[in-house]
Amino acid sequence: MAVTIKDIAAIANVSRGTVDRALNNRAGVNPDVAKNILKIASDLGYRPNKAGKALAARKKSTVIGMALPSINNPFFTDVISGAMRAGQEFADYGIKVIIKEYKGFSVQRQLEAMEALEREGVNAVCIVPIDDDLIRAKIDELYDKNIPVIALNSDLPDSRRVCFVGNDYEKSGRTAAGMFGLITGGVANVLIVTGSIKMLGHNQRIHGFGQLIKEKYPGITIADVIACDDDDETAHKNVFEVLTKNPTIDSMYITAGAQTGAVRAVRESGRGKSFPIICFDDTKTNKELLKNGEVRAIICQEAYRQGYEPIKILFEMLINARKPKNEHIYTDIVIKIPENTD
Amino acid sequence: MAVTIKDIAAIANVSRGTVDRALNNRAGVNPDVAKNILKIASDLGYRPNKAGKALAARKKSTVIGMALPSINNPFFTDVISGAMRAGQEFADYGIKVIIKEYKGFSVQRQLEAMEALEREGVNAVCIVPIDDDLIRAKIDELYDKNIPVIALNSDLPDSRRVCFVGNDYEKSGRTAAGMFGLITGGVANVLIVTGSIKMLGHNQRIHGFGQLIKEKYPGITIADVIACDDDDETAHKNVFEVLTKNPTIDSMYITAGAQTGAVRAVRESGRGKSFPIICFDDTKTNKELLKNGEVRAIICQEAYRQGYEPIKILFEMLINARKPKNEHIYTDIVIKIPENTD
DNA sequence: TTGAAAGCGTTACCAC
DNA sequence: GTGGTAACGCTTTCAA
Repeated sequence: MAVTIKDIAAIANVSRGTVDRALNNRAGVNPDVAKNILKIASDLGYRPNKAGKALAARKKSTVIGMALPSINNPFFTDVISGAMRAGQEFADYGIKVIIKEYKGFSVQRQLEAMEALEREGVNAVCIVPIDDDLIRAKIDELYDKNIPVIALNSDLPDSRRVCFVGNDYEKSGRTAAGMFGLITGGVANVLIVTGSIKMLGHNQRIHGFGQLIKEKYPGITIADVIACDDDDETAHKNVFEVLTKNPTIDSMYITAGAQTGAVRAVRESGRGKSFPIICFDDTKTNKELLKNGEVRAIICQEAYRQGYEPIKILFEMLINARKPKNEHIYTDIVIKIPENTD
Repeated sequence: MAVTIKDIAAIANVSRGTVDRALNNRAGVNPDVAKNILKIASDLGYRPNKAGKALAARKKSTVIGMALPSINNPFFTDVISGAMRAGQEFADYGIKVIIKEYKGFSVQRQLEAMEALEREGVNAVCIVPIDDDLIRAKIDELYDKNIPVIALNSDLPDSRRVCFVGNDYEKSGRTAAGMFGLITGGVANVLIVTGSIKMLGHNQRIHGFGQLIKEKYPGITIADVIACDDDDETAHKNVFEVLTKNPTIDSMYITAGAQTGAVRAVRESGRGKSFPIICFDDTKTNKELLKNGEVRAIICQEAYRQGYEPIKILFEMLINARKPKNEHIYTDIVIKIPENTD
């Protein structure tokens, strides 16, 4: 039978209340008594019971807020599913999840969303942090107010966020290059289409890709890198132009959104099906492009888990007072081809 | 605030004990009273609180037994990790997991393992069922004794197992073929190495592979199918023989164990690195073959989750009385190439 | 600084 | 067939 607070109280000759206070570093315990209790607890290998904690925690409500730039961004559909699922699973243990959606990657809107959550009295926050000092400052401010923040999908290392849940973009770029090598037999002249050269994640995907072909597939050359701001029209226009100008381009690597526009440009430029394309994230439209053969493979990043895991971690922190073991929780890099896609 | 048993008791003008009996279909409740209670509960949208249930369940211990043919079979390493992890996570909610390991796919040994678990008084069982009527009968017998059984990794449809957690082998065969098509450019003469033609999963992997190349890659032909009983020596010998006899074979598809032996035969037959090989499961040795370039891709089946998920499902059944929504819980078909492998 | 007791939601046991 | 009560492990409040 596992050790309980009662057992410790009996051995230490104090009440359960005192043991609770000592174990949770609450104020108002004689230091000597506290030390003794802590020693007994550790000797006996005491592990607090989650069900008991959860039941007691139910009296006060604990709220986790998640702010997402998910409006008009299909990537976040699965993130939201994951977060909502976690919310349901942990509802009985006293936690509630609220999701605040906003549009686009704007520091201002992200700050507003965080402040709105704060006003609603959340006990913890999850965000997709923009690399900006105002965001950093806000995270640190919440930290001081005892509101832990988790970064998902994109990290913000020099802040006091508890941890990061998401992909290693460098590695996903390498994986894309690995697939490229396999598909092209190691010989290609590739056009890289990226979102913005200001986005760290996009750049890492390009860098990882470049590194790997240098090491392993020297026969693959990069014809050009063009940005398209995740906008389909821009992508279509720019890609079409470059493809027309440069007939030696025989394949494409898309690191960000606007896949539909870029792919349409390939089609209209007269390139046939023997024009390998690899892109990221298994959104609905990307899966369609994969299914109809216009895209050869998609590299995905477990979006669902990026919603589920942060909630689970915060639940453990808030209810069970357990910090995550690792500061980086990397989601898997998942390769999708038509045959393993629904 | 959520609805509790107490609320229902107050409205129905009965005691909490009676509500509990009615909600859990226990004996000794006036049918009319029970009907009324059930109606109130459903009207109010009552959902039992897991933490409360768990705490109450702690008084009696609930044990889940898992029997695995894991001795000398590296595939099950991750399955065991998953099951043990789930065991830790749910320990506080009153469940305990015991794993019984045995060696090889033998009906006799599997029956013995199940009976041993039964003797230890388990409340539920997870197995990798062999397709045999004795096993079927045992599962049904346990069902009658109110001991639910979950099939993992391999299904046994005509039995009373609660559900199946594992891969769709047909689909993983198709996925292997899809990768084969991408890697070979759709032209190859492939040697298929399988474990046993009596193993349903192995055959499905062959069948799915065959179907897909027929539909999508008619330029791929199957040179031969040889069995090797998951034994490295046998695989080495047979593969070497066939490769020597048939110089047109230019690639290999391994559906089962004994990858090391088969790959060694390829090496010794003088085929170089331009001899694509695809196999299954990310065991330690397979990952090494992948890393050193002898295998191009591995198709995996989330072994960890095949251990974790059955325990989670049984926990929900035993503690929270919630059946799984689906009879088939398919784990993802995961493609590993060197770049997305640790 | 500490103890005693009530309470979180559910279940089990003992009376009636 | 039903009610009352104690119990699971933990937290919190009130009183001392």
